[in-house]
Amino acid sequence: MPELPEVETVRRRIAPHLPGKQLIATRLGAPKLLEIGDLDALTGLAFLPPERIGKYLLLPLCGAREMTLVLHLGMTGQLTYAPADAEVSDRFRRLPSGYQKPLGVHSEDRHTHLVLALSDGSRLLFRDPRRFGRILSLETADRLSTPRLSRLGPDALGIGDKEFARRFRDTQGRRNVKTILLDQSFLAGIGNIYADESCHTAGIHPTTLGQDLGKLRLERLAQAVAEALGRGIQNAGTTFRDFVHPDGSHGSNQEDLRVYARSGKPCLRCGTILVKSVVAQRGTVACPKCQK
DNA sequence: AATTCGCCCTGTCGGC
DNA sequence: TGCCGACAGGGCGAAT
Repeated sequence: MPELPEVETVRRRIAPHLPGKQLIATRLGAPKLLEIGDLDALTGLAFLPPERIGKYLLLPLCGAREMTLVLHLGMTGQLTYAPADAEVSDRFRRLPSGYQKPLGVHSEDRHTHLVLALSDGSRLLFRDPRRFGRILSLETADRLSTPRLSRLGPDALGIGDKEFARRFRDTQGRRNVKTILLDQSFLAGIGNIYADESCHTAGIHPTTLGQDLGKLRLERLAQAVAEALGRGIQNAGTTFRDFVHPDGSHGSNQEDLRVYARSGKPCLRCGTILVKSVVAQRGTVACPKCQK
C-alpha cells in the first residue's frame, strides 16, 4: 500500500523525466477513478517538478493555464514511466508467495487506467488492479481547497518533534495512538505499515490512549515516526506485491520491517512472539512485552 | 459531535 | 482440483 515513503519514492524517480515536456494526450480507461475535473484541460500544458502531500502525488503543469493532476495510488496503484525507446517486457517475476509481478516497464493491460503521452514519445502509466486509487484534475491556484486535500494535516515528513507534540495534544477525543497516526488530518502520509513500525520503535502499544502519553513518550513517538518514514524512503519503499518504482523495480523496506507482516515471529528487540490484532479496523502487529 | 460501519474493488490464499 | 469465503485496506459518506 503506497504510503508516504512509497509515494515520495515515485515522486523522486519520475522527477528527472518530466520538466519541460508537454502532455500531448491522455487516455482514461476507468472513468470512475477520475473524481474531479477534466483531463482534456491538461493537454498541451508542460510539466513542472512533481510534488507530494501525504500520500498524494501532485503533477503541476503550466502553459495556457495552471493545472495540477493529482494522483492517489490507493492500495495497489502503480505509476510507471515508459521512455520513448522503452523495451516493453511482459515477463513476470514469481515472488516467494507465488504472486507474479510484472518485471520492468509493462505493456498496457486491463488494469492500466490512465495513460499520459508526453511530447518526447514517453508515457506515464497509471495501473491499479484494485481501483482504490483516485485521479483529480484541478486548477493549481485552488488545488488545496479541494475537499480531499483541504482535509489533510501537514505532511508527516519533516514535521518537528514540537509541532508533532502540539498537534497530537490538540487531537480531540479518547482515541488510541494508532488511530491518531492513521488520521490524515493529524499528519498526512502515515498508513498501516508505518503506523505499526513507528509504534514499535517508540515502544508504545498501538492501543494506548493518546491522552495517556507523557511528554517523554510523545517525543519518542515523534522521533520514531521520523525514523520509520526516513528508513522507508532510504529503502525506496516497501514492496510486498504491488508497489513498484516508475521503472518497474521494487523497494527493499519489506526486508527492514520490525513488526508489520511479522506476526508470530520473534520481536527483534526482545524475542517475544509478535501478536496480531485489529486496531482502528486495521490488521495490527505489536510486541506484547516491549510495547506498553 | 465523535466514532464506527459499510462500501468500493480484485487477487490471493486457506479450508473443505 | 476446484469452489468459496475471508482477507487485505485508504478514504469517504452514512449511521449510530
